Amino acid sequence: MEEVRVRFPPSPTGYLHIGGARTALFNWLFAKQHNGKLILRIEDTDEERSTQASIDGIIDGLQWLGIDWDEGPYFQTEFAADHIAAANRLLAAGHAYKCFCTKEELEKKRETALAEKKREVGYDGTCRHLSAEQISEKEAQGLDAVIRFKVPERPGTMFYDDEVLGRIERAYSEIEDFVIVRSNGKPLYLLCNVVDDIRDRITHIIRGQDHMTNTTRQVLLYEALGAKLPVFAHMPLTLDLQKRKISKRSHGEIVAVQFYRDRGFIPWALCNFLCLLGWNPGTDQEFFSRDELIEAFSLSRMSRVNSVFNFKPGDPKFFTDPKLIAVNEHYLRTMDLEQLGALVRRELEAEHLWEPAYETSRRDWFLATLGMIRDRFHTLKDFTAAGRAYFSDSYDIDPKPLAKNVLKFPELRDWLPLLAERFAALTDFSALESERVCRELADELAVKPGTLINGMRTVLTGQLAGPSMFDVVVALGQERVVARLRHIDRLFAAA
RNA sequence: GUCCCCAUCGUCUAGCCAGGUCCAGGACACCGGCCUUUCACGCCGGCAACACCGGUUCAAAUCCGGUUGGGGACGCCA
Repeated sequence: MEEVRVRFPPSPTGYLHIGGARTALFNWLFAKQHNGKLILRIEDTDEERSTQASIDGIIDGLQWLGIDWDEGPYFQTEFAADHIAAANRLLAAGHAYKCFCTKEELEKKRETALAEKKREVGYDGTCRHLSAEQISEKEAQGLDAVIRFKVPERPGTMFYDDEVLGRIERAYSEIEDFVIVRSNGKPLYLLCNVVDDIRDRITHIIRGQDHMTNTTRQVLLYEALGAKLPVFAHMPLTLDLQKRKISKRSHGEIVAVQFYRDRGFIPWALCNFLCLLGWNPGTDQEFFSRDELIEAFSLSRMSRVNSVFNFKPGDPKFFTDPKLIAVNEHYLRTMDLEQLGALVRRELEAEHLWEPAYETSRRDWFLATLGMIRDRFHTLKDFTAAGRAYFSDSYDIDPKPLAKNVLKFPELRDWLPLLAERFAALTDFSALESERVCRELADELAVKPGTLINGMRTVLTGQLAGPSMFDVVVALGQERVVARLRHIDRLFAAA
């Protein structure tokens, strides 16, 4: 059986965005499932807009997501000779012709058509029937020419069978003669893309529905070049809440893959979320391991309906799609602790809070602590923010619980140091013992244990809420707990 | 405007191709409850949709037609 070969061909004119990442993901899944190959091809023929920063961003983004490729990255500009050769072949075979109409002339025609008939028009075919004589005459005048593809003059419609949409038909008469080579001799996307796909022996082209009109034209190109047609699969698009196509340009960082890395998302959580946008397994399963997803994936279960990426700029709760946050939370609290540990390590390192002992003598403590605090977290960033007090003595006290749990009870200024001494005296610093001592003291002072406990939590962790207090106390360790409870004057002094 | 694609809860979607088991199922979000010295997690429950009109049929979310609505494309961009 023929080897499955798919490709991801981004144009390096901006960072990798989630729509592109989803396209890459689907191609990757398809390749993996069929033991095929994924080819990464950078389509950099737009010299004015292509940048090295974009190339790096795209590659970084794919690597972070865990989407690996088998060949490439190839750069389209390196194959310029192939593209030109193909154009010349089409010209020689009568499948294309030189067109001397200038941009200005065409622009003018478009404007007039729009004004008079209130409609857009395609190319009118002015140069399509130029005689050899006329052509050499114009060339002798030194006129610039583009090369246009000569759409076959046939009645009826052309068609291709789309793996997700079914048969797509379009009347030949609706397809205008499109440009394949610029007047400066540089071939255009429509041609380059096909030539590269033929050379790379691409068997399946999985891309967005926004390419559908390109596909109809490219199918004609395959035919003219005498190449076998690959299978096409057009995926639904991802839109914003206003139903506009999402783009880096109009939506900013929120659609950039980079944003999710910087905000502490787990790469696979993003993949898992993205694959559910426009595809579903036909069961209620929503969380997939890498291997499960590779096995479950299929083009036939791809949706034909565009999906909305649900976020509301300015709303902290909806800073990105809440479902994406939920998926991330799911992985955060269910994933293997060692794997989580590796991700958290990077966060700690970035904040200079990482200690090598977390990998050796304190490894068990480290993983157990992560297991204890992760239930309340949303992203990896929380480990160094809300969870900072577990890894550092330098942490902020949230003003809200400070007022509510500490400052509201001035007596705590004496009580907590008192508790510190009781803790210091313990030889068995366990959850059970520390709780006993704490309740004992509350009893003696005739206050509710909650007053002591909540004050303690705020002082020890800086947070309003957290895991069971006496588990926290054990995780923090006797020394830290005692020290933090002893020195609370500064909290009251500041207030 | 022309061509192409699409139409189920606020969002992601199942069901549609092979009509009845669907007064439409799951998830997120939201609301309520349980649990809890806190807050989460977890568990239980609730709110909430077949765009509209017509046709076919004993029977339509499902098939057909139309309307409306949405999206995409219409570059010497990719």
